[in-house]
Amino acid sequence: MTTELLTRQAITPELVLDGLDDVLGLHIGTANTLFVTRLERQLEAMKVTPKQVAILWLVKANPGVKQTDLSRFFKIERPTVHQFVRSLMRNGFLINEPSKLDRRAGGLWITGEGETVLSAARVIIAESEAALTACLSSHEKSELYRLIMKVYLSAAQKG
Amino acid sequence: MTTELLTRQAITPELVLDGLDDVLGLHIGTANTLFVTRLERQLEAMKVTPKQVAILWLVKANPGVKQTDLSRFFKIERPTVHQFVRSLMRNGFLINEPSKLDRRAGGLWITGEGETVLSAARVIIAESEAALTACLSSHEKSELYRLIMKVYLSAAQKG
DNA sequence: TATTGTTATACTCTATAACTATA
DNA sequence: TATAGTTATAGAGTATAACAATA
Repeated sequence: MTTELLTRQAITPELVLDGLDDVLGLHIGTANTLFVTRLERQLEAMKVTPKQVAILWLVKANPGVKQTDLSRFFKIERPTVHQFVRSLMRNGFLINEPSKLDRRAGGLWITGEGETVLSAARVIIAESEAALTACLSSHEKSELYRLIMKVYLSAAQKG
Repeated sequence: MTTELLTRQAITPELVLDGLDDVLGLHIGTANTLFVTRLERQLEAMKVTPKQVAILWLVKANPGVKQTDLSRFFKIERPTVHQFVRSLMRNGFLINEPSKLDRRAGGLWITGEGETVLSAARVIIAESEAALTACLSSHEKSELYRLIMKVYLSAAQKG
């Protein structure tokens, strides 16, 4: 149990925060932006974005997966998924083979080039994750993971 | 100490996740998107976005504040701050009075209309926060807060 | 009618580059 | 030279509306 005081007030002591720093959503948002922005820069050279890597990751693990399934997993709309898929296809990392069982649906497959990029990106992501949680003990790490997941799943359930 | 298993696998059991669900950044990101998207919809009627409310909040607590100070607090670039400020001024929620001491700088002040919107938005944000953490015990709440803050401050320090 | 994918469009948040005015 | 603000532009991620093709 740590009692040290951790606040954003220390960063800009000249500002009166008036309770804004009590808003958990603000900290989750700014922390997220910080990580994502850094990760984007690290992935830039291999022509993928963080979200594109996540899509690539699932396509590799689930050959022939449908866009609808990805939409459900990430809880984003189908046209949003399609935008990532289109970029990945344009760069030759993914191909879309129409299903023979249901000709409405397409099946997504990763290409050789896509696998190469995914492998490299996974290394960068692992490093990024390690750096992100380096300040936490292993118990704190698993607690943060558990609490974020709990909050997310509870919110996702509500619709 | 809870031992129940909380995973995203349960949401889409048909998908093989291959370790993607071990990536903490993914969960922070999707949780954030979920909250922000909801909050945006709730604030839509009063013509402000979540980030605009945060700016309004600090301007009210720090009358005459400079855009540079807001930039430092949020760790975003000056032109990004300016975009929010411009929207808020266009809607009559903020005014920009040039400083007499340093004529490069402007001082931001909230308007009466801005105060009305801020008050209403704070109620919505408080409700949103409560809903977000309703699934957590009070100890879990403060732990999540502490851990996010710790990770954020550690990452922010590194530059 | 319902589902899958697609296209077009728009909005939020963020960044970089280049500029003006002032210190 | 350095700082405050501004303008223009771009890119990532998200959404809604409307459509075609298929079931």
